[in-house]
Amino acid sequence: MAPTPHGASSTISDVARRAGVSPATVSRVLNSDYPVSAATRARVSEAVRELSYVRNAHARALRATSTAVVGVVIHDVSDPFFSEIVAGIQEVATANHKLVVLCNSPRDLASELQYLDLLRGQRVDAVILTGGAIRVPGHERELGKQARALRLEGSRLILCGRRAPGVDSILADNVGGAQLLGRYLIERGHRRIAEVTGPVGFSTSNERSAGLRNALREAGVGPEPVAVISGAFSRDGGYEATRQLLRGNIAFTAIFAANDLMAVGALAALREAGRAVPADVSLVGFDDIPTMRDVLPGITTVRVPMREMGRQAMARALPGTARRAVAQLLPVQLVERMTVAAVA
Amino acid sequence: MAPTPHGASSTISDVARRAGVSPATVSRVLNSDYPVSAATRARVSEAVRELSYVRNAHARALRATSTAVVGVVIHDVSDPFFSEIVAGIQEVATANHKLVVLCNSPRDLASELQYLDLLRGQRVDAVILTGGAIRVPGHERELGKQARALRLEGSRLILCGRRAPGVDSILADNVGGAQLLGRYLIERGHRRIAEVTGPVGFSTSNERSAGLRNALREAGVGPEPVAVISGAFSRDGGYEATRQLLRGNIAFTAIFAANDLMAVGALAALREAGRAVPADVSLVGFDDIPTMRDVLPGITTVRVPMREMGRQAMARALPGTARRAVAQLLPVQLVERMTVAAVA
DNA sequence: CTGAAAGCGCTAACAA
DNA sequence: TTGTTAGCGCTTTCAG
Repeated sequence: MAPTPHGASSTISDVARRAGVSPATVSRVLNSDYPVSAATRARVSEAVRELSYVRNAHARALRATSTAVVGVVIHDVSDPFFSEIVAGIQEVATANHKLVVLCNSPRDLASELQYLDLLRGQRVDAVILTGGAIRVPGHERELGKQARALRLEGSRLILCGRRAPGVDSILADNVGGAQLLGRYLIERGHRRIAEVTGPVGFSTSNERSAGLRNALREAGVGPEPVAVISGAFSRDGGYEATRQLLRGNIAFTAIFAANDLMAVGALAALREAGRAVPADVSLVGFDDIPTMRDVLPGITTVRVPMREMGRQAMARALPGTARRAVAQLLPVQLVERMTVAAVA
Repeated sequence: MAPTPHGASSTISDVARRAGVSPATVSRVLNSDYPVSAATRARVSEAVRELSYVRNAHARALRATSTAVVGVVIHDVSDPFFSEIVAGIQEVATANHKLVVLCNSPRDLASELQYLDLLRGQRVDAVILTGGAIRVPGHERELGKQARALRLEGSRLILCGRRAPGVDSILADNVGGAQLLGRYLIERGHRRIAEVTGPVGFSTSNERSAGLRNALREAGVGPEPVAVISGAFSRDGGYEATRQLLRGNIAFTAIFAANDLMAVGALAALREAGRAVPADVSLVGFDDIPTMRDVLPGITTVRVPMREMGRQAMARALPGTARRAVAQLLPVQLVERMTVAAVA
């Protein structure tokens, strides 16, 4: 009954002994790509079953060039933005018989680098870094260095949602999308727009802010929003930021939130404060996460193709897709719902 | 500049050569728990940095007993129920310097077993299987067997959200919670309750159905709901099931949905059909996923401590917590919101 | 078609 | 304090 005597897994030699063949032969039937007599094959398979044997992936990895696993670093598992990206990654990973190792690095450069080393130690076939990052010149250089090191090791680095010079990346058009949203508000008469932005210095925050400012500038409304409050990229972050905004006594007719989660938080804060949306205040979000179908009133936003970003990132992680580093920018799309009204 | 000559990672010998010491010495400074002169240590560290060297985790795993990684199998990354559990797992995994490998098995027994083998091959310290499963006697026996095999290998199997004889598990009180919800409806005069349940034969569906039936029976309302429609455990599954229910021309005053996602779908379907909630139809969900704070009208539900389940599951995966298999049942709690009205 | 043997990168005895 | 050596479990020449 017991597969092995004392707390150890059974090995290829155990199987060989039981089947009365050599370890090499067992390896050959396991890899099936080599002529082995049907009888031997059967006896080996039988022994494998009896011992409930599974090959030691580490021993294999030590000889093989590929481990068939890719590492994915995300900022937050329970943020739908990342869930969607991961779903896209998994989709094509599974189709290509790759295992996905997920790591959580809470928007923190140091731990991200640490995970990168860790994954490098696992000899993963590729590392995908998702989401934005604090923009620190030294960090981007470091990423470039890591990308080169991985390349030398036969692996690769892919960025999904951020860029760095010389590194492969899949991006959403954050600037363009924010600009679309800005114009949309301005066309409806909004001039006093407040911005509820994400963490300071974070690339995603920066890009979306820049898009809004572009729209403001091109319409001659002035270069800046009437107020800028930053918060965490979460429902609670948006809620808190909006409460702070409301305490500020600055007049505004619209809120531009850095993402949908924050917009949902803003909505809750506005409701609590007795400000009707969109009658009193207009509101826009960003990303179009799946739950947006079900919050009321439906929040006008910009759709980021999260799942597709994941798919494409994973596609780049596949061996066939070598070539040099390219930044691929995916288009976004305005999703008009019910949280923007025209001002008189 | 190039760390290694030709597409291979640098090894401990490369570092040793560069630092002018033996591989053993390098290993010793890397593991830091052994007396090495400061000068040597410095030279080695320098060489490590220059070569951007990282230890090969597979070579280590081949000697060591622990790999410091745990495997987690979930059904759907973008389902908040699983995201929350994973968040809990990650929380205590990170605190204990464990890496988490996430696998997606789409509610399919065979692929789950396949992942189990795969993870076993990775010599993970533990495997956590999350969510329910189709109840097939053979499968539970198979799980018991796998649990024993893992134990023999010094690893372990933990179930989170389901049970199997002889296997460690963390459970939410699905039956009790559903019974609470059933009573709540009945106390408010509901007699004609329709059930929008999950996949047929799935343990989670079964348990929640059983709880509802308990409530029905104890109140003498009859053993069965007036209608039972099953669908996928998703927003769209709930939506479709509810549309089907509405086509059925069966009178009902309340819908009991198997989880929140399905309840949200039901809400959308009811709205489309012009049925007001709760004026025309009452509705309850299950789980209290985070997004429930933000859907309107707020859906009455039962809170399942998902994150805590993840934490406890991961705690069991830690070495200290050996002992024999125990099924731990976590309490749930009614969350009263606005989707249940009294019937005349 | 099958077996023997070497070696992947690392660590842990054992020597020095 | 440091070096030498053996071996973890597997695959892959090279012989037979």
